Amino acid sequence: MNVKPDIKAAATVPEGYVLEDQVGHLIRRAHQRHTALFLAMIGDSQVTTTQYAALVKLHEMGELSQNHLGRLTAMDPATIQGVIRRLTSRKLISHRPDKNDKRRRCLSLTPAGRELVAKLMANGPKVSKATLEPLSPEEQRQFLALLKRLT
Amino acid sequence: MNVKPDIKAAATVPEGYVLEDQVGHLIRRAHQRHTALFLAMIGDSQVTTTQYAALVKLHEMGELSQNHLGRLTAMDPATIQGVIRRLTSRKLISHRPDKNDKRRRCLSLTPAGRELVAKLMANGPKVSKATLEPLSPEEQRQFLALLKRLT
DNA sequence: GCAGCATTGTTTGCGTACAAACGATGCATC
DNA sequence: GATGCATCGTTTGTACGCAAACAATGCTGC
Repeated sequence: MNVKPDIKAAATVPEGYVLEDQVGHLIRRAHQRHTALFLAMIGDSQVTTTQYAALVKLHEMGELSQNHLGRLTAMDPATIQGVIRRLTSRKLISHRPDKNDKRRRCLSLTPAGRELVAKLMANGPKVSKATLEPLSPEEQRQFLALLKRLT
Repeated sequence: MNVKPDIKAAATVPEGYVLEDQVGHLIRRAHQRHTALFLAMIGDSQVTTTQYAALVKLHEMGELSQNHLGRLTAMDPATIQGVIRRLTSRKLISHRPDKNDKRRRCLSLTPAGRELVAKLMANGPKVSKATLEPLSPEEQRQFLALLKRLT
C-alpha cells in the first residue's frame, strides 16, 4: 500500500493546490465538527441542527407557513417538508389550514415543543461557544464577521 | 399568517440569542453556498465535492486503501464506501486486492479518472476563488487561517 | 370572467453523513 | 498455535440537501 506521494501522478498537480487548504474542504470539516458538538451538547439526543433551527424560528415568529419557515432557516421545500414531518410525528409541532390560503399549512409549536425549545435554547450558546473555543475572543469576533459575509 | 415577532413567545428567548448569528448556522449556509458554486463551476455535472476530494487525493497519493482514503478526505467508512462505489461504476476508479492484506482494496485512478481529475483540478482554484470572492485578499487570508483552526 | 403565471406543498431519485452491528482478516501475546 | 483485540470493508437505518416534476391554489391583467 503506497502512502507516500506518487511522483509520477503528482507531477501534473497545479503548483500549490492542496486539497486540505481549500475553503470548501475546510468549511465541510468545520461543519462536521460543529454537528458533532451540537449533538453531544444540545441536550436531546433526537434533535438535529436543522430541527433545532426550525423549532427556534417557530418559537421566535409564532406561526408560519411551511415554505416560509424553510426560507427563514435556509431549507428548500423538499428538505423542510421532511424536517416538519419528523417534528410533527414527535408532537413538537402542530399544523392547521390557513383561513385565507388553502395551499398553506400554518405551523406552530405544541406545548411540548415550547417546553423542549426552551430547554434546548439554554444549551445553544454553549454549543456556539464550544465550536469557537479554539479561537481567542477577538478572533471569534473577526471570524464571525467574515463568515457572515460568505452566505 | 403571522410574520412579525410573537411577543409572548419571544419574551422567553435568552437575551441576544439570534439563530442567524450562530456559528453553526452560518457554517451550514456557507457550506450550502460553496456546494452550489462547486457544482456550477467544477466542469462536470456529475462530480460532487466529496467525489472530487477522493479523486484529488488518489491522484496525489497514487494508490490507497478505501478506509485510508476516507481518513484523508474526512469521510467515515460507510460514507467513503458509497463514494467509491459511484466512482467505480463510472469507471473513474479501479480496485485490486492487496497482496499482503486480504481485507484491503487497493484503489487507484483509471486512465479516464486521471484525465477527468486533471480537467477538474484546473477549475478547483476558480471555485475556491469564487467562494471567497466577497472578501478582500487580506480578509481571505485571515478567514482561511481562522477556519483552519476550527477543524 | 378567464388565461397565464406564480406559489404552496408533495413525491421521487440521488448523494452525502453517521451510528450501530457484522464477518473476515491481521496481529500481539502468551 | 490459540486467544483476544484491532482494523478492514459492508449493511441497515435515519436524516439532511437539492433537482425535477407535479397537482392544487392564488393572483394579475386583459
